[in-house]
Formats: sequence, C-alpha cells, structure tokens
Amino acid sequence: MDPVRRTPARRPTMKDIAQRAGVSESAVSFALNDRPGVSPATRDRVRRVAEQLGWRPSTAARALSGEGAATVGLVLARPAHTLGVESFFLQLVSGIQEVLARRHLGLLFQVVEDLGEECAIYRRWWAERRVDGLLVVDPRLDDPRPALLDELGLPAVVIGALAPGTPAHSGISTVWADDAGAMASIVDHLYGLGHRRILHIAGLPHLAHTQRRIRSLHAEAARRGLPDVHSISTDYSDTEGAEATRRALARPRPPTAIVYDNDVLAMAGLAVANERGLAVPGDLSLVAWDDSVLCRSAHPALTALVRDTSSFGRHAAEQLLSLLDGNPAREIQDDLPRLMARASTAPPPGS
Amino acid sequence: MDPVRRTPARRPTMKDIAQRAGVSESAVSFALNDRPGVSPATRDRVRRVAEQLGWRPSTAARALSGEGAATVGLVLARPAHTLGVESFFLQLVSGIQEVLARRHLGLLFQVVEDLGEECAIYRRWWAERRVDGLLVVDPRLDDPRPALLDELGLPAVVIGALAPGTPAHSGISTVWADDAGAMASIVDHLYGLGHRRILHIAGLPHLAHTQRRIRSLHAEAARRGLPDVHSISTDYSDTEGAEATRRALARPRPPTAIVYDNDVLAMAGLAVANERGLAVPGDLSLVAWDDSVLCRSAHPALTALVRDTSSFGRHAAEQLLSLLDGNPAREIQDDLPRLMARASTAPPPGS
DNA sequence: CCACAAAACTAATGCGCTTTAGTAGTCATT
DNA sequence: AATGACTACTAAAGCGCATTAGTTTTGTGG
Repeated sequence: MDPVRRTPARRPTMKDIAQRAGVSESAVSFALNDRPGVSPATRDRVRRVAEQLGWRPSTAARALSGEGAATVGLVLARPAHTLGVESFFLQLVSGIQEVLARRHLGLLFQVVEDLGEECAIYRRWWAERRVDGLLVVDPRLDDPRPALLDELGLPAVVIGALAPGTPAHSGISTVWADDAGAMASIVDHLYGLGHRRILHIAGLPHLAHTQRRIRSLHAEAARRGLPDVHSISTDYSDTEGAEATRRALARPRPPTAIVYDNDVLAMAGLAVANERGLAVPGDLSLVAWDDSVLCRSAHPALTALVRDTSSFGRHAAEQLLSLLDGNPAREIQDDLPRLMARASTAPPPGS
Repeated sequence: MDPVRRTPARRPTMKDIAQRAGVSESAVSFALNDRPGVSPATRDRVRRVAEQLGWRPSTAARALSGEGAATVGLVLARPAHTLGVESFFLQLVSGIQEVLARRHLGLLFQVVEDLGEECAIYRRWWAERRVDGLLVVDPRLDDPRPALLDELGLPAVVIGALAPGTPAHSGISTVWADDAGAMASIVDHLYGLGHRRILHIAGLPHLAHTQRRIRSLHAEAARRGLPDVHSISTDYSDTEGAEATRRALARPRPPTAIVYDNDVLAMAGLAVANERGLAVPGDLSLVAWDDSVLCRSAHPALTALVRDTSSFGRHAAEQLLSLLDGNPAREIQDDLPRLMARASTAPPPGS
C-alpha cells in the first residue's frame, strides 16, 4: 500500500536555506534582501537555493520584525441590499489588484453595513497590525475617516474627492474624478439637444461626489438660466430609482430629461418609462452615470458617462504605493469621463 | 504653538498590559486566552486594562507563534473583461464576510487572469503563511486546485460542485447548488408552456456547473423526447451572448425559448431580440439563470432562477470555519434555486 | 504546625525574520 | 611587518505572542 504522506509539505524557512547553502541565517537575509555584506558568489548561491526550495518570506515574521504586513485594506460600507449589481467595485478592485500584485501586496477586503463599522474595522486592523495602508472609498461630507487614519498613522488614498474644506492630512492622498466637469458635459449635451427641464436622480446624499454633482448641475443650470432643474437623492437601489422616477413623471410639468447617478438607477428609470408608456428618447431622454453592460444591452441603449474604472483603481493603488514608499501625500485628478451618446437621448418632444 | 504629536499613537502590546496590571506577560496571555493559571480577579483586571488600552493581538505575532493567520483567501480567476457586472460575486462575498466577521477573520481577496495564476497565488499564500484556509470558486472539469490545496495542507471549501468523479480530498469540503435540479425546473416550466425547441446559452464550458447544466438539459430533453434542444458555450460576456443569440435566431428552425446562464447573457439576448423585432415573450421566451436588478428592470421583466447567493456564501464560510475547527470535510448541498416566472416567458407562437 | 498538593503566577523559549554588534580574513599603506 | 580599512561573514537580540517549565503562594488534611 502506498505510504500516505501525512505531513503536508513543510514550508521552508531561512534556516533551511542557510543549512543547504552552508552559511549563516544572517547571510541568507542579506543575500535575499539585497543588503551589503555578502559576496556576489554567495548571494547567487543563496538565491538559487531559495528558489529551488520554493522559499517565500513568512509575512508574519516579516511583519513582526517591523517590515509591515505587505497588505493593504479596503472596506466597503454599504447596506447589504444596496450592493446589488454595481459594476463599479469589481472593476475598481481589479484595477487596484493589478498594481498591488506587482509588489506582491495582498488586499484585505471587507464589506460592512455602515460607516461606524468601517471605522471600527480600521481601528482593529491597525491594532492587529494587519495592514500597511488603506484605500478609502465613498468619501462623505464631514468624513471622519481621514482624521482617524491620520491619528492611527495609516497611510491612505481616498478614492473620489473629499468635500471641499476638508482639512488636509499628512498621510492621505486623494485620487478624484472631476464630477463637476462630467456633470457639465452632460448638461451641455442635454441643453444642446434642447432640454430645459432636467432632473437629476442622485445617489446617497451624504457622499461627497453626490454633492459635487448636485452643485455642478445647479451651477450649470443657473449659468443657462434654467429654473426647472432639480436633484433627488436615493440610496442607489433600483427600488428608489423607480420610485423617484415615478413621482417625477407624475408632476404637472415633468422633466424631459433625467440624469441617473448610476446604471442601476437608470435601468430602473427606463423600466418606469416603459411602464408608463413613455417613449425613450421620444418623450423622455435618459442619461446614466457610469457605463456597463446594462446600459449597452438596454433597449434603447443608454447614453452613459464612460469612465475607465479599472484605471481609476490603478491610479489609486499607485498613489498608495507611493505613500508607502515614503513619498509625500498628493492630490491627483483622474481623466475626465467621456459622455457616450447612445439611443436614449434626443431632442425633447415638440422641438 | 500647538506641539504636533508626531508619534501616531503607539499600539499597545501585552507588555503594556502586564505593566499596568502589575502582572507578568504570561499571566496576561493566560487571562486573555481563557487559559487556566490566573485567578478570576486577575483575569478580570487584565481584561479591563486590555479593553481600556484598546489592545488587540497582533496577527503577525499570533501567526508566528503557530496560531494561524486569522485570514482566509479567495481568488477570482476571470479575465478582466469578463468581470463586468455579475451580481453574483459581491453578494457571495458579502455573505461570506458576514460569517467570517463573527470570528474576526480577514478575507484576503485577489483577482487574477487565469487558473495558472490562481494556483501560483495559492502556493505563494501558503509559503508566506498568509491564510489559514481558502474559498475556491468556479470549480472546473479536471480541476487541479483540490489536489494542490490538499498537498499544501490548506483547508478549503469549494463553492459549487466539483465534477463527478473528482477524487475526494481530506481537507476539502464542498458546498454546491443543485444545478441539475434547477435546470429540470426550467425545462419543466418551458415544456409546460408548450416549448419544444429550447436553446441553452451557457457560460464557460470548462466550469463544472456549466457541464452539469448541459447534461441535465439533455437528460430532461431526452426524457421528453425533444430532439431540438442544444447548448452553446460562451464566456459569460454580453458580446458572446448577443452573438450566440443572433446566430441561433438566424437558423431555419430557431428556438422558441432560450435559457441563459447568467443575467448579463440574458440581457444581451433580450437586446438582440429587440433588434430583430422579435416580441418577448410573444415570439421568443427568455429565462435567466440568477436574478438581479437587470432581470427585474428589463422590459419585459425576465423570468429568472432566483437563488440566495449571499446565503450560499454564508454556508460556504461556515463550512470553512468548521474545517478550521478541525471537523472533517463535508459535502453539503444548498437550497434548490426557485424559478421566478415573470413576463419574459409565455407559450410559443402558434399555440 | 508541618507536609504536600493545587492554584497563581513568573521566567524562559521559540516562531521566522531583520538588524545591530561583533569576529575573522584580505588587502593596501607606510 | 604592523596599522588600518574594508569585506565577508557569524552571533545575538528583538519584534509580540503562546507555551512549557519552573517558582512562589495558598489552601488542605493530618
């Protein structure tokens, strides 16, 4: 009978390498970390042995001797029912990973219900020495997280702009998309088609980018003298998107164009338009913020604000690496999203 | 001038607790880990001090002294362009987290391009002692991962069934959905409506559950004597979904009902039907595997196979915890998904 | 009041790595 | 040939925790 190998492959340590290579453990450490103190010949030998043994440094041991945990954290605070589809996050994460992988950094990921839990996780991770840095998403008005992370001394990159007036923190970079400019380009498009009554069905009101979009919309409306331009906040869910759309269309002078803050809301809006027998774009024009399969597969295909989310994630991760390398915090702006005109926008009825 | 506190809050260690409580470090360890060797009074005192100091055990130190990394891993091997929408994963992860959080286990998450990279990550994580266990998704025909993980001695739970005939591995549990039964319920529904020519636009052909669905479909067709029932594989993308639909509808005797393996494919199929002027469900019935906002917001709303993905994730995580606790591997079956009939299915034309 | 066990607590070791201090060996300089 | 300056290497300590072995205190029965 085959003797079953019960011991499941021991992990090699530096001691193993040292023995095989016939040198001390310190020499191994120097050799593998490009530190001076070993001859080129020894260095090569040690490296070969390490390679051959399939050695990898124990992150625990590394972390314990002050090298950091080789991990960055990302917490997503969204009530469970809200994280339905959202192409955004998986793409963002995929971009982030691409950059982190180059340095063999792990991504510790957690989904929680609310901001309070998120802060608790940060404290926990800090105390447990689990992460070297953080990626913070969904910045809010009056956001407690930058101050907290600064206090804990955890480098972080805020993805999406902080609200204006938020004090700068030394270890915190920001990578943001120009929501104001993007909103301006949408209004441009709709105004150019002849729309004068525009509704903006926004996302969560306490998010900083929601406010930026709302402000920009109103500024653009004011600039063009449009009185009938409003924003309504939702929780990003299809339910609230549909509800808000229904109420808006029931008004005496309904909007001729609606801008939705994400693809899910837009799809829900489209469904409501269909349900009420409104032709899109004949009777009503729709625009979605963020493109996705939903927008492309919808009938009619939705005009959408296309941005390269995965590249956004890459940039954020790059900034975090830069912080971890000891570079000063920066504030960088991502590419301006591009409005992709499709079949859901046209001149308003009677024009 | 305010003296700036440059030191960003030192993390308390057991030594700090020991000093404040006036006991040795060992006593602290005993007290905090419910080990015998300290009086109830001391235990309480130590705990209070720990609480007050906001102490949390350093995972690195814990891991180094043999306690495991307090982390489980999850690798998602999907080509970047494929992970478009997919409500599935975020929900799965959210369910997983719910269970892991109770034990304060972290989730190390990674997105890679292919299976080879995924295996490399497993080896790396193992060698780096980063994870205590793994959640494996997208089981395949002839899957190398169970054997690898068994060799490495990493407990794992495979989410979704392995292909039949895969040898059992001692440290590997399986949590699977009854794809065959689900497919049977879909065929039941369609056959009951009068459909005889059914097309199945499937996902990636090398995934085990894809094969299960295909087999079940053919078995059900054979049982009812339906000759014109086929499956076509895709990569789950809207592009291939649309393409496959187009080709199928161009055939001399096109199907009267199409079953799609996910919501994205189904939406793409719906768009193609619209583009060709086919009425859904009048001319063509559509069914989506997996429900989501897409299905609910589509026009007409799509009949879909609803399953509680987040509960699926919870069950998988629970199995992993059980494995980590030293319990033997198990194979458990999740609830049978439920077919939610909506507006996209009806009797075929001319019936 | 003593012997002796059990309870309460401390000291010491190890996990795998980095790093500082320390020890040979090599080479050039005067 | 002796001094110093490097180079190549080894020994040892420490990171924060768990754990084992060892020590002191307390409690019990005789």
